[in-house]
Amino acid sequence: MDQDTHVPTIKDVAKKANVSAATVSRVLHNLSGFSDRTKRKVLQVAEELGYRPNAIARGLVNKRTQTIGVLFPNVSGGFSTDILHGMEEAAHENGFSIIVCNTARDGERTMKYLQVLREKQVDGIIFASQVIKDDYVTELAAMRVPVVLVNTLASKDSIPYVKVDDQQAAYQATTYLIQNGHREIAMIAGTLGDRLTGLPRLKGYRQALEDHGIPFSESRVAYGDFQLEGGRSAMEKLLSEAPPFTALFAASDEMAIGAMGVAFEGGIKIPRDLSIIGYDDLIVSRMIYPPLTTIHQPLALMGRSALEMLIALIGGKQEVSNRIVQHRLVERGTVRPLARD
Amino acid sequence: MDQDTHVPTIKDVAKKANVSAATVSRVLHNLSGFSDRTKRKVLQVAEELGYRPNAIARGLVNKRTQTIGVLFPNVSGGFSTDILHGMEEAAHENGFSIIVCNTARDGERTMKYLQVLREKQVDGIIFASQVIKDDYVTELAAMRVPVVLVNTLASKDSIPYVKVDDQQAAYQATTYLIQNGHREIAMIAGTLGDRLTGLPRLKGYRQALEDHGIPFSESRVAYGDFQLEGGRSAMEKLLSEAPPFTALFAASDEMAIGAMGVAFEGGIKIPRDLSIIGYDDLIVSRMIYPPLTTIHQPLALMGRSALEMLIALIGGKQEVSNRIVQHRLVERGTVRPLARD
DNA sequence: TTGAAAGCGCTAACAC
DNA sequence: GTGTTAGCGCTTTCAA
Repeated sequence: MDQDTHVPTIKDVAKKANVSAATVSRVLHNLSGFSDRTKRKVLQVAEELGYRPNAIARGLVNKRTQTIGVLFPNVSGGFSTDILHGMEEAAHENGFSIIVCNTARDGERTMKYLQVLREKQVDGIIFASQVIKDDYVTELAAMRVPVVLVNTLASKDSIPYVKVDDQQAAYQATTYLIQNGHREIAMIAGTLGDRLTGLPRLKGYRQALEDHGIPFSESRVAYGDFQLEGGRSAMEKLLSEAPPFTALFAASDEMAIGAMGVAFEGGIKIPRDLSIIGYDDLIVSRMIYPPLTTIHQPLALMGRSALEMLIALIGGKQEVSNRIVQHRLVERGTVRPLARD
Repeated sequence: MDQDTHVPTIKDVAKKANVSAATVSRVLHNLSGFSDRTKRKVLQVAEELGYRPNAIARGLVNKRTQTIGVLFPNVSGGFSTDILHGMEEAAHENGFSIIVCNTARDGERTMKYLQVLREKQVDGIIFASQVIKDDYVTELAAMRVPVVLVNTLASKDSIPYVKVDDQQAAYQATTYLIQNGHREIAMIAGTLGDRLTGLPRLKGYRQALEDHGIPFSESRVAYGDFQLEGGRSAMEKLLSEAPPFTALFAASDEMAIGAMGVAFEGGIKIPRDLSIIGYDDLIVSRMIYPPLTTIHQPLALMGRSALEMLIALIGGKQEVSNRIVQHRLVERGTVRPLARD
């Protein structure tokens, strides 16, 4: 019905305003070199015609798309979501758009996405909390666009990142439990193979135990995948197989929440019978009951930071420094001091 | 250092393979009209050079970007997240990319996004759970791209949508409470002004009460914004101002969870002292304790559906029919039958 | 079976 | 101040 009416281009504006396309372009970009009169005329005609520049055409000539690709291991889950939120905000402020990709922790899928992003000529890429395989690095290099990592590291530290100091944070979480009188402390760690965020947290836990003269016992550690379900099964395992424990450190809030559910179902009261500390501080963590004591990561801020680093890189900055953001322990309702014997 | 090496274009491939760019294009698209020998040659050279087609250039020619824009009122929050997940999945399967936009329920911001999406020549747009203002409709019309709605409606039903029957679902939720012996039932409704998902749920609640001979009392209704914080304040208001109630229907799981937190803090045990039923069935809802009894909406499926409808429309389909997806009540741990007097 | 040429909508020299 | 020209990388007639 109105399919016939044609979408106005810069030429249409030029013609109707009796100027050249170049002049229209100048006016629209507020460059120098046109009289006030032409400016008004052009603007008015553009308005009349309902003209909107075509970013695709523009992108073709200046090789910039103002678009960046972001890869997450799982878009659902409060974790990715909070980070995405910060990124989206920063992107919008800086005139960029974000293409989201859900890699589902799958290598092939990730490669596929990387190719799509390459073809779409994104100006830069962000990887969030994902193990960076060598394949990716190769593809990334071929793309010749800047890359920033959130909450993860590349093998040789070769890609700029923003993250917290996982090991130290885990150390602090564990120490907090110890200071509250706990000595029998279990842990639900992240994916076993994950040396980047999984391992450091485990190390921090272990180190804290050792520094306080508490023997580390492998049997008190169960492995999850950072997600709710993983937390649940890990907790079930601990409850049935591990030596008794009075406190638990979960390497993610989702796992902590999953574990809490299992505990409650088993009639274990938190924090009366068991103290739990999480890791992340998702929005939901303060909303559940009892509200979760946890290590706060400024997720939205991390997303924002990463995006800003990336934009700086895109803008020609040669190097940006990695950013270790501050975590902090937030005391809420899931840890109780143990009376000393 | 390697900034000089130039990114290979179709011409480079053509030259090196001793054919024309046209032929390369044909081979790459598997069109007819080339010998097997050229095909092999072209493919091999393309591989050698590490050639990747430029989707921007292609988009300029065929006016298709294989990209769609999705607008959410808030990207964080389990709700949008679950929908996005379904969309992302379907998009990926169909060779589309998704640009996410967080409108923050702000009209101006939404318009701004719409303009960006227009300039970026997205092939279609999805609005998720947002009131559709007339401004948007105008802009959308000017964009000449198909639009699909998830969990919302446009004023004159003029835009295809996928959603559940809110009123009926709310009716069912409320009836369930009544069937469990509750007669003093409060509600935390959605945004007051929102006639699209807010109002129908309120109506369903009200209708259920009336159909069972229970007088509706405005004082037992508080309004939230579908989010956690809104649920908290609404609950505080109900607790302090409303006549006593034994059951609560919250128009979103987030609000239900927020309300549960407030209840617990006030020493109110759920479901012993108060029964709660939510609406959405977020992933987290089954993980908290007690697990939330709620109205299940197939969020990921709805996202997927919407995306598939949109792709059909983009593909030239003239019309798609609206889709009312099935909700269902899932009984978990937050509602208890009230002993009859 | 293949190539030449035009053009998608825009920008960026380079003229005048 | 402003227009002309060329060209970004690709697809698509139209000829050959």
